Amino acid sequence: MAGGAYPAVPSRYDELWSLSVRRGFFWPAVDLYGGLAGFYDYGHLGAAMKRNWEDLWLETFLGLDENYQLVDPTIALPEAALKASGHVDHFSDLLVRCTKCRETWRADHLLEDVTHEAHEGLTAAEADAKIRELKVRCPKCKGELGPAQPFNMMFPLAVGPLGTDRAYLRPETAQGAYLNFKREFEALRRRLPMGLAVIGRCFRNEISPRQGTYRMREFLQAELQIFFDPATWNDEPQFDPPAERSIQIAFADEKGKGGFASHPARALVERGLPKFYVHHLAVVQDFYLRTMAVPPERFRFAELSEKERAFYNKIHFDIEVKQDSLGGFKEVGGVHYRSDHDLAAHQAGSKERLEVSVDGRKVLPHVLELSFGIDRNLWALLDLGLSSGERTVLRLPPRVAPIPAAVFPLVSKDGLPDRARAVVAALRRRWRVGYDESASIGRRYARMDEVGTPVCITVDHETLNDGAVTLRDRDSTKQRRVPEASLVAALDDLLGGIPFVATE
RNA sequence: GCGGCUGUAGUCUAGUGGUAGGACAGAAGCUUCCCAAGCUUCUAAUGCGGGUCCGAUUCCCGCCAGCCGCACCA
Repeated sequence: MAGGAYPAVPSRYDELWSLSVRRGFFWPAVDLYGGLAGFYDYGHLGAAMKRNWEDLWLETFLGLDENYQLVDPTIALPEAALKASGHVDHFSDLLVRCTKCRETWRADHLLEDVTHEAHEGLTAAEADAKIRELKVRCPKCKGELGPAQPFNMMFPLAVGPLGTDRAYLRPETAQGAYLNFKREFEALRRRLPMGLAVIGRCFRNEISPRQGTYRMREFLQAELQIFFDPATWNDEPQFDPPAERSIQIAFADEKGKGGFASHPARALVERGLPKFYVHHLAVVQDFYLRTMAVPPERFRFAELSEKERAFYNKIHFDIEVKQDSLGGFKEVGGVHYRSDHDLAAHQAGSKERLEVSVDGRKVLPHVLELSFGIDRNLWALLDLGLSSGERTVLRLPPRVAPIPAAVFPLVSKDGLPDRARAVVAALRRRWRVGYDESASIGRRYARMDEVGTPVCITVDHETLNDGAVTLRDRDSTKQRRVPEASLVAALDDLLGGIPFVATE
């Protein structure tokens, strides 16, 4: 993991990797064989943390409406569906390589530089013809350019014995929700708004995967696609944004400065953002500031300029968290108003009618997409939580911590281990609690601090007499005495967000 | 994908053309009545494949992986 000759990498990045590998959060996949760039495996702590994050996410976003549901669509998608969605054409670039200096260029960019016109959607042969016609040469060395080769960011699949059915691994989970819209609209008894959430793996053949779990070739998304009637949704009182709530935003022209400003929800609506959109910005902001306990100065929405965002996204703000290991605010998700682009595309592509009837009107629902990169969110939480100094402590939100609690006998004799094991057995019915009797009590606390366990429970000699145990708080190291009978309630409180109270 | 740099136990590292030393972590034991204490013992490494050489972890080539810069990021 050493950073070579350039010390520009924040050492926090190396620290985070080291901790992650050492303790079992994640590491390069298949590293037994040298690894495969852009692919990572989650170890036991990472997998547990991921599940916890997903649980909280589902609780939060499915909790918004009883008509929001989790679905689990396939990862392999046939070419026809991805053709309709635009991925086959737009997710693909024609590359040309200089025969002299081997530099690769995007064919459409080279042509655009010469003609100042857009050249999207050319075939390889057309691009070659244009390049010859305009006598385009390598911008770097003036060498002759080789033939244009299509490069698609999607991983192709050869389906069937002859591999004749063209398909791809999905580049985003969203398509699965759109493809299931019609079925679910019937199954959920034809009500709008309807939300379809998907949590799952996606694949993009990134040219240069880097920065840990920030740019991966296989990654996890959690997305909620909200289908709604554009004619009425802004009138629904339930989607009024909380008027006095402030939303932390960096608009497109100011995000480069690295900061943001707080805007009252009302001001954003006056500025022209739809009410339902502002409402969901507030929901997402709460998820980060409250549920994930992100410090306010490290959270913002960053607006994408018209040039940066996809043409079908009418409004697009990235969700960003400021991470020292990655050098500043980095995208962990997005809030996209995609209009009717997706359903219209699949309606055209499949020839199936996707319009629905609302009060006698034909409506092609619009989509608001709340999209989250799970790996990026987990990395961000590790980045924010990690403090290394005298003590290495991972200050994860209690409910995200992979090991919610651990039980120790103060010493490993005098019957304390047996008693401690009994406490563990009782708690394991509810939580995956740890147990450790090796080395000194201080070392055991330190081990748990390092993986973010919010509370440790110690059984000592007094316990044998009075049935009380010591709770020890990760962040303050302070302690409190609790009767064994109240342990479950005490843990419920702590994991539910009620602050630790120490006795003296 | 291009260029530069790098690759030694789980982690962080030292070092050498004659098969590697430490720290931390880990295991076992002793000790230990609340914060990485101490003592003893132990486990454990030169990314992969070629080449040069009597001999390669060291030198050379290729691959893989990582870091930085560029490009890319519908």
